Amino acid sequence: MESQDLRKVGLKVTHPRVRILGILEESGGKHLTAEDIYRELLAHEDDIGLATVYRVLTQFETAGLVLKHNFEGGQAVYELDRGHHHDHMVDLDTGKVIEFTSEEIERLQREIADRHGYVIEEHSLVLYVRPKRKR
Amino acid sequence: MESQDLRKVGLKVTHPRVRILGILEESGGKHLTAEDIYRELLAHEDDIGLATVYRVLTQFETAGLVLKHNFEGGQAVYELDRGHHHDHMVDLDTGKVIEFTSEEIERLQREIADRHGYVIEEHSLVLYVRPKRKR
DNA sequence: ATTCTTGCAAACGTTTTGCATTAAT
DNA sequence: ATTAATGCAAAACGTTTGCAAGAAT
Repeated sequence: MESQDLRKVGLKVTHPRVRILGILEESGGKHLTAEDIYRELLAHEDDIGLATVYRVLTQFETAGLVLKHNFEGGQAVYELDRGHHHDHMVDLDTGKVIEFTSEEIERLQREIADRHGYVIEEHSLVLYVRPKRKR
Repeated sequence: MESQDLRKVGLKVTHPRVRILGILEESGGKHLTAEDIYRELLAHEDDIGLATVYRVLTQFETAGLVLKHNFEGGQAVYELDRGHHHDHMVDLDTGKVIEFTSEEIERLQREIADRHGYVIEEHSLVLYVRPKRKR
């Protein structure tokens, strides 16, 4: 029951919030823009404004329910935070987003930050890739 | 002589282009926004429009003279491309940008992309950090 | 003389906000 | 009843564009 997730983070259980959370859950881990979600709502005759979609997504981000990414300059994309940290690879030809993790890279990052007298608060690693030529 | 750099990449040597290139060179590797450059121009009574700054920066990027980064959602920042690839660390308290390189991380990235059947075209690695507590 | 570049103002796409109304507790 | 959330339209933000005027070759 999504209502519990919302209560847990101190947000009132409203129709827009439940629906948006639901759409993110059903998206199968896809990365959605605010507009994607807005259109999905319209398609189901939910009368929810685009401004509300943005407001709710921002609240979800603050609450730690979703992650926001600014891939290529355009729109931000959102995904449910399922707790497993991962980085992203974007296929430049198809726009497909592939998730990956590398404990090795994470370790090196911490090491580098440490060497400069810092602690990592957050990081963003995105590889923009193209399919390797078959041979 | 910056004029040569411009000619070399097929751009007419105009006042705005020379000045903007000059500002980037004098910036000591700092990352500047289009507005930063625009204000710097105004301060020196150069009557160059903000639109021109954007146009010139885009041309410079296309020509491979500058690199453009989209750190946190806000404005894009530009820096001269001095040919040495590097990644960035952003001090969240001061906004200071520190450059670093790690051949080890680069190698791991290529390895991961390869494992998924891809070749890296480009990548973006940014660490958002805070000073380590003194003890 | 020709071609490219500029300045300005207006347009753009994404995201945020003010405010009166409505819904959740 | 109280407090917070919503819809809408308007504003904000960074950036891009159309076009007539000006500068570089």
